[in-house]
Amino acid sequence: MRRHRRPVSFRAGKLVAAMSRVTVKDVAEKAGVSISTVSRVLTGNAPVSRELHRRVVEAIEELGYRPNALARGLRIRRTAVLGLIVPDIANPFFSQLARVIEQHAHLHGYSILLCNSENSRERELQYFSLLTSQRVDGMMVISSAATHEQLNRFQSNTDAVVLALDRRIPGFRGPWLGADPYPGAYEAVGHLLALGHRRIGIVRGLEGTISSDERFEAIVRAYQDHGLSEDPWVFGGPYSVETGVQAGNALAQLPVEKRPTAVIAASEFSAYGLIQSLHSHGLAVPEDISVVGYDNTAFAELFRPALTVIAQPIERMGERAVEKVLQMMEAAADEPPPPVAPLPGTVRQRPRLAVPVPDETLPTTLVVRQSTGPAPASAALRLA
Amino acid sequence: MRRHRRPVSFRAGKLVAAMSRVTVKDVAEKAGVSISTVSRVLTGNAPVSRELHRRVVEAIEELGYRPNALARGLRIRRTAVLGLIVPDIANPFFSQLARVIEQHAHLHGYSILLCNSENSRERELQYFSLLTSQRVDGMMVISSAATHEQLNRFQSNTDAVVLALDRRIPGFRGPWLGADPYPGAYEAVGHLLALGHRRIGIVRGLEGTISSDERFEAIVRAYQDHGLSEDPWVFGGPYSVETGVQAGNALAQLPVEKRPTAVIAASEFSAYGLIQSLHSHGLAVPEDISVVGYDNTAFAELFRPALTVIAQPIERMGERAVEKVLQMMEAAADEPPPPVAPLPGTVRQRPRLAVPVPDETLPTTLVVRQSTGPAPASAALRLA
DNA sequence: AATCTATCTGAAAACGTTTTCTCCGCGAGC
DNA sequence: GCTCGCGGAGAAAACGTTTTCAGATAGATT
Repeated sequence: MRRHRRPVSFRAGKLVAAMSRVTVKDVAEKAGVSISTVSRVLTGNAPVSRELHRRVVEAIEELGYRPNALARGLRIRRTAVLGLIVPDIANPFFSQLARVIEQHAHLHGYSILLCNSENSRERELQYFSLLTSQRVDGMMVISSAATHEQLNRFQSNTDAVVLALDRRIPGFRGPWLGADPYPGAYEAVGHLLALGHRRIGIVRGLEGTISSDERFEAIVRAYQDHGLSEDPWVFGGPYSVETGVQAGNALAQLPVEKRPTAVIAASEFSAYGLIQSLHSHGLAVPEDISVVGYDNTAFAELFRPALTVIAQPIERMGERAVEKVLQMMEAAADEPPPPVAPLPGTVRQRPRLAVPVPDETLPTTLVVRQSTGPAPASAALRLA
Repeated sequence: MRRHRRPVSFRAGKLVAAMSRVTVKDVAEKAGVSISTVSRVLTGNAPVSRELHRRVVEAIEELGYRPNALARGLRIRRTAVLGLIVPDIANPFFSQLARVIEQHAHLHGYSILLCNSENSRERELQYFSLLTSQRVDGMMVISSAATHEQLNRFQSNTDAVVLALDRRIPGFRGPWLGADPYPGAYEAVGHLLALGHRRIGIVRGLEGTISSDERFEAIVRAYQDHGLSEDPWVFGGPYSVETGVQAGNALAQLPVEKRPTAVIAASEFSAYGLIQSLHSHGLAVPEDISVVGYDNTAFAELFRPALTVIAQPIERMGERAVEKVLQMMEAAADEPPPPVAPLPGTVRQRPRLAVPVPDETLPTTLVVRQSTGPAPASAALRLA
């Protein structure tokens, strides 16, 4: 249905103080029209005469009327709210991602319901349920620990579209959007080779978690694709400062001729810990050992030495995330209505969309800063 | 009204896949009861016989029913949602604050609608309007730029309680919760004095913004209360890395006998910039110059040298914020209903609460790390 | 045996919107 | 002189809950 007139907007200055809980009925009374007319002015999807339109707008402003989003949502079955489930909003990667997601959602007229799962599977599922109850139009979930069985089961209970973000959830019935660690890793290895490094170590994340394994494998593959044959020195642990510290300690123990002259850390925090630890062992970065980190949050360039990183495309990722969710919503809206009455007792495994939305991968890149430099002279000599 | 039985909870594992958009009616049908009975099981505020209760719970689980929060909110006039307006969620101070706010809100059964005002007054007011439409039960606003007139006008349009957080809004008709910079500042000056420093400079924030002025005045007062008479060296600018860098440059120009041996920065970022800049001028921290920062986010201890800071009580602040909002909501609920029909055309300046909620101040503290140390020997000598 | 409670249940109203349906008036086309 | 279509307005039905109100059943008390 075409819009006949611009719906009335609620700009800042024009509203005037008034009693609370004003309803469309009050507005109608004040304007001397029916509530239908007020609604038409509000939504703009039916013609209203010039004069009545004016009276309604006036009444709205004088009463400080704010439409009740609950009632509207109930009626039109859409809320213009998106749910975002993140493992830890205090983590700069997620908080920066949340920022751009919020920004783009706002741009499209959507609000964000923020859920911090605190890395708990229990809470993640709880939030999934909550968002379903709140009837959000879409969800973006950066999954902590939920299994795909659980998520799939929950997903079939909701009408919202759901996008797995950043962390892949194998088996999950729904699209995924994230970054491919390989391009950045390939660049990183190339960069280090060009600087004369030949022994390049890796500080990886926990074994067994998907995204951690993926990053590690990408680095190893980059390693091989550059023709390095030797098995790299590897240290593993959670993505934390502590892991980096331990890696540094282990590194310092190694005889200098076996010690990597460069290390790629799969986490920003491990990189910080690593550098600190190396420092405390009298090893300078990048003079003695070069370090490549991950993620490229604002702190990477604040840190001394400023951290060379395999950068995730945070901006692009947030932008694409909301675009993708919106696109999924459109597709879902065009879809034929659900296949009428399912047989009683039948567990309906209806896929959210008839035509499945494809996964989407954004490339990582290398951002060179000061934590990487030429391989130390001794190594360079041996090279020559 | 007493609760007769525990309302049915929606635990993770027990829900089973089913078609979407299940309503209380479907549940009632499946269980062979009326919708009233289902509702009673849901809310738990009326007795339901053992047998019917069982059947209803069973039906709920089999259908994967999730109550519609919109309909419920519409009916009971509460949403269990709190709005949070922050200037920039990517700023670690705000993201850490948001984290603990979300955590405590969740603890009390509330969700958080996140609004990132991007430091824009326009958007802040827009969000205020939005949250009103969404009928959130309460708002916490860390105000960027809105004036109290605007906020007051908007506030009288909402039924939600609203708390000004962190940044004071003079003239705003509503309580404020924030930190008092003085205790931390007093400790900081004392700490520096004990280390032998006598010339202590200040990198302050922009002149004219409330919280910036407050911090500055607190530091100056601490200065005086410790008996320092000389006017401190002062550099001003926005709370940014760049300001710190410029301050460092200015500092480096000073003749050494006039140069402060310690600097207190009113912002974490200024402190980082300052240290970087001093470094680039060949001045070591803390050997040549000690630096005290602000805020105590996670980065402060990651940074090298780890930053001594005047710490804001982030945890406590977030916790108190939601407790206070909840308490305000209770008070508002007990309040006599609004004084009936206001005269037509009357602008009702109704205060949100009959008995105003008092402002609340939490103390800052000093956290000593490595960026502060004994005053350099030359200064110490002159002292002796 | 009749009444009185206490406990439980269901029908229906309400919450504040949007939208369908009906109706009205009016100018255009036959 | 009708009908047709169309711009415009209002009444009323829906959306999915909670809650009030009125009954029903059963056990206890007279």
